Amino acid sequence: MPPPSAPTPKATYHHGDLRTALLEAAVVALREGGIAGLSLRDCARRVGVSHAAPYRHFASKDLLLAAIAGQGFAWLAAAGRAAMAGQRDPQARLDAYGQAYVRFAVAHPEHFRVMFTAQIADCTEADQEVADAAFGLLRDAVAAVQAASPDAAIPDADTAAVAYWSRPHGLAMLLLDGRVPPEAWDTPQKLAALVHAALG
Amino acid sequence: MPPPSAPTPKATYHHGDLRTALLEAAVVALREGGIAGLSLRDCARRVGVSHAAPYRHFASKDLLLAAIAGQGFAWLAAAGRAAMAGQRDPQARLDAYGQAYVRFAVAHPEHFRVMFTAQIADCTEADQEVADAAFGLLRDAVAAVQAASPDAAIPDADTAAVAYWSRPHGLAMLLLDGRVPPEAWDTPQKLAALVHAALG
DNA sequence: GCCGTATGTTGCTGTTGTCAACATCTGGCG
DNA sequence: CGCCAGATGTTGACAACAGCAACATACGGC
Repeated sequence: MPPPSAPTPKATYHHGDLRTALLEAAVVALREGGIAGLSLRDCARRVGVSHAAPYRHFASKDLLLAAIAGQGFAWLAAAGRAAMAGQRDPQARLDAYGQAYVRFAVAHPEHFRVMFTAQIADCTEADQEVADAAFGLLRDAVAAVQAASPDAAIPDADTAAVAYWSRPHGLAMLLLDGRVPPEAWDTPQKLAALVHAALG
Repeated sequence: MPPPSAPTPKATYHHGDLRTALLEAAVVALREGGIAGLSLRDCARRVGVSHAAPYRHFASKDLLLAAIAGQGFAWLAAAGRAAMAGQRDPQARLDAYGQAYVRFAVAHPEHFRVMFTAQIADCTEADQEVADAAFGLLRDAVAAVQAASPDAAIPDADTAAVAYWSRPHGLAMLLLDGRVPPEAWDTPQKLAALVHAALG
């Protein structure tokens, strides 16, 4: 019988849901040591499992990161949809997406950083799809605004979408990289004002 | 004396300018394998030097990256200053900075990625200073615009600076991460139009 | 009750970051 | 000119890591 004093008593040989547990452990590890400090063996140790067990669920370290990225994109799209659901005006919907975008980044910094650091080539097709879905959501919102107010200043819908996306994305990156003093966004109000200013 | 980057087949025991050579080799390695693929030993091998030689110039791998980041911030500030020098109108100066910002990121993707990925805590004070200088340049340009047109909509100068900074920064990140199809920015004209749209 | 398969373990190889001890060169000082 | 101190480069070592292979165990269908 295994030593009964372990934090996870290791009652069973099989873990039960190792994949999920590894993803959660990886996020904690990312929070503590950043992407460079992440190691599969450390994740395995945190979960109380041998150093090669993760390979039954992730073919490589990069694919673990890709899975985290995919999860993040799914959450981001869900957050964006939820935020837009409360708005009717196209412009208001777009701004709601931008606010949700930055709020997501601040709430899940590890996910966000992995989402935009992992090399896309290494991603699964499924992960690629959820990422594209999150962007498609924004492109549609931008297109709706363009349709509502025919400025004709920006003809290309994709260009307009990228241009708008740049704003919350850049702000989120600057916040996460510590380029903005924390006291400038330590309350939801301050953060919302900052996002509002960035969205323009 | 041959220039340091000449193919010296290890004529001398000492390299001559190993520090510079290592920085250059690291940038090439970053281009080929990304930050995750960078290794000090590989840099040493590229330069034709033993695996521990880099430690005479960089106390750790992170400090090598910090040095690259510092170099990048210095270049970025120089590019921004040069771009603004040709403009008199405050708004035009600010837009010139934004254009230069994205052009720098596209021209030096490895530097740019390191600049905004390396943990700031690991940076030398000198590197930190050049980074702050690049941001200060932008804050001054934003303040000049605010002073010229008293909209009073955005009272805080720092908030306005961060808000404006978000735009070129986000666009640069999206371009470098491959989130925008390359054919959308494969000519200077297309790129300038994209930046113009993002700056708003 | 039995067996195929999914899951977890142990052990190995090659690479890396980092340190310590040693070797070599360069510049200044007599 | 000769010599020594410090700067620079080398060799060897250690621990941690990614990833692979062979083996062990448990679950689920028959």
